[in-house]
Amino acid sequence: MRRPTLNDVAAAAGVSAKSVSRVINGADNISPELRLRVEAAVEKLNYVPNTLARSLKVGTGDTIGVVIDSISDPFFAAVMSAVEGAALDGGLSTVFGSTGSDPERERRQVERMVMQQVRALILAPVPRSHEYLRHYASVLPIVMIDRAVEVGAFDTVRVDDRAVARTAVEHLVRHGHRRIALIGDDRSFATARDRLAGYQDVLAEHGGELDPALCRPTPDGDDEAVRTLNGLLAMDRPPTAIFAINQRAGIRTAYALHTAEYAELAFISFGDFPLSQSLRPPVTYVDHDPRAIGRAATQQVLDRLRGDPGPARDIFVDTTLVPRGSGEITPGPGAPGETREVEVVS
Amino acid sequence: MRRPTLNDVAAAAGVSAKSVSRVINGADNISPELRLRVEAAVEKLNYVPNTLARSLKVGTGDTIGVVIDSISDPFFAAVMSAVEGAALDGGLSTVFGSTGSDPERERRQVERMVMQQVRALILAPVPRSHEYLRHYASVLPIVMIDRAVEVGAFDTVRVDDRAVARTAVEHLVRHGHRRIALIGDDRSFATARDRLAGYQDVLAEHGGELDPALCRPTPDGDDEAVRTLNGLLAMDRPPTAIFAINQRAGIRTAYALHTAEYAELAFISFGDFPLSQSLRPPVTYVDHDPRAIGRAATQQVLDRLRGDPGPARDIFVDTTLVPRGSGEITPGPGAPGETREVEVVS
DNA sequence: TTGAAAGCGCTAACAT
DNA sequence: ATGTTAGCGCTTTCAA
Repeated sequence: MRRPTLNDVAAAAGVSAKSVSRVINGADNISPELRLRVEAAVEKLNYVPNTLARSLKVGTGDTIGVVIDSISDPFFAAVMSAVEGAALDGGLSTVFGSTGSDPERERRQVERMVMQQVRALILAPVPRSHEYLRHYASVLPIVMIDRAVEVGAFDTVRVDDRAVARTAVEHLVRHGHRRIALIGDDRSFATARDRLAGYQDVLAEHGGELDPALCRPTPDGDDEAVRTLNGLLAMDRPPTAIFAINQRAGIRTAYALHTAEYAELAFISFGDFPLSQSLRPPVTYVDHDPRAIGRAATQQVLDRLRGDPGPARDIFVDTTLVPRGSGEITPGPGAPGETREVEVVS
Repeated sequence: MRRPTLNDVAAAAGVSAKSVSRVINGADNISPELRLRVEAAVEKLNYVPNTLARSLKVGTGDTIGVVIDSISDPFFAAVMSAVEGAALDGGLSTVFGSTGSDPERERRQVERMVMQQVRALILAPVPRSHEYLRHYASVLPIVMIDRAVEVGAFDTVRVDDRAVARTAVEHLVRHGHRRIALIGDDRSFATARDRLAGYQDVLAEHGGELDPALCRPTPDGDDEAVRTLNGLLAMDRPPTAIFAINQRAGIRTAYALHTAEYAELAFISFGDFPLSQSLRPPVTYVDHDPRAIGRAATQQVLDRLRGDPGPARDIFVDTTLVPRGSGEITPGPGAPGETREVEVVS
């Protein structure tokens, strides 16, 4: 029941421990005869090397840690998947921990990983002060993803939220919209603030309407999404288009639009989601590309581990707007609020 | 740049290493005066304990490993999320590795985790022989999830696939269907075979039609899903209902049904998916409940770690059928294959 | 209540 | 080409 150790193997093969170590690590200067004896003993005892002991001796582990909101969020799941793949190529394994957006839990997860001697940390920071990370930053590379906190202090991989929001809103303006609702407003997230800023930029430049009542937070569930939509439509002058600035807001807004059969509102989502293409009309989106973020973050980690010094980098990954129908609806002649046949766009 | 060790703290505080160890692990017999001195030194040096060294000495780590197909599969993401939460409650952290359904990669991931001294393993086995796991099973608990291989040799947590498929197909039969297509056929997965068997059971019992041409594999993408659907509808006597026996098949079939505007076919999916509720009609499903599987598997792991001996357990988690519209469509008077207006179900 | 010594499984440095 | 010695950071005896 006790796992055999390298010494057990050495004893069984009648050689020194170091020789076994050499065989296992594929050193070159080994007589074939000895190698065979050792391999036989390994086989016989079912020996499995102990990475912990190895890391302790060598002074460095072979894992990188990733701390995210939740692994069941498709965005972060895709990030993780990309990190795992890229890290594996670099010979590293991946551990993750989720924060549930709780700053205290984030701290505990980070500390746990440092205790586990991760070589580096990729972190989607919960928005609030990250003073405590400074300590750790002196001892291992830390790369922030998705949300920007203390850019300049930490490497950061993200989209240019303001620019992407501009792209989306300009698209709507170009299709004739001037009253555009924004769903997902949350001033406590820098990401959300930047997107809001991009939205306001465009409206200011093109004579759109900067009505604060058009900006709503992310609905807390499907029912609340419907209430939010109804609230917008009950306004004196309802919006003719909706811009959802995060994936959750996008999914719920899509639900509300279809439940209420108000799909004639133009709609763009920041972040694609499953089946967005099967809705009628299919949803126009600007996407994050979580895999690109994961890959870029891992690449940055590997660079740092290879000794790249240099100041903190602020890395932007590309995004694109994918027109699929919902974002190309023009303000109809019928006042918003009237129910009409849902248009089928192939 | 080098991380401070327990000895550094001891030197800084002018006490023995063991005293520092005691403070850190919250031993009870410590003079407050000493405790304060140590805590001050810890603070000053930014000391973080080294879990690796601790594990090496204690002889046992504090992580459990989970090996799954892919973390970007929503099903496994939800499993992981549940495992992580449940493990954290038990004081354990979680590492994962993905196989991409490659048996060789599964082996490597498992071996890597054993090398990392995980306390236990949760594994969604790639279907093929798992002889090699026997070695490991003698040294750490292994719990299989979702797919059953060598039940009786390993603890297994899964749904009763055959029973669940029966439930779904009986639901369709009760609504008048006798020609029911099955999408997701794959004889190399025991899970898929069992679901197929449940489907055949019901058809045999209720005079349904056992036409092999009605059983199709999981489409490889959206386009192929459309081709599959067209193939079914082009049959002499097309089916009046579709049963998709896995989530991927469900998503793609939903896409095909909506793209082709053949939503008048009854449709039940084994496994819910995002936005299934926003489609018209909303999708009836029988669900897996990945979180229940994750929780049950972790519970079983914790039991084994607490020393529960006993023979391998075969644990079934519940499922339910959720009628939402698509599964309650009756065989229409219009022959399938004719295009009609898509019915809007609120 | 505190400390000293020994050793977990492994490998780097130095022999031979 | 192979073995010996020492020690990674920690905790477990066993003493004081």
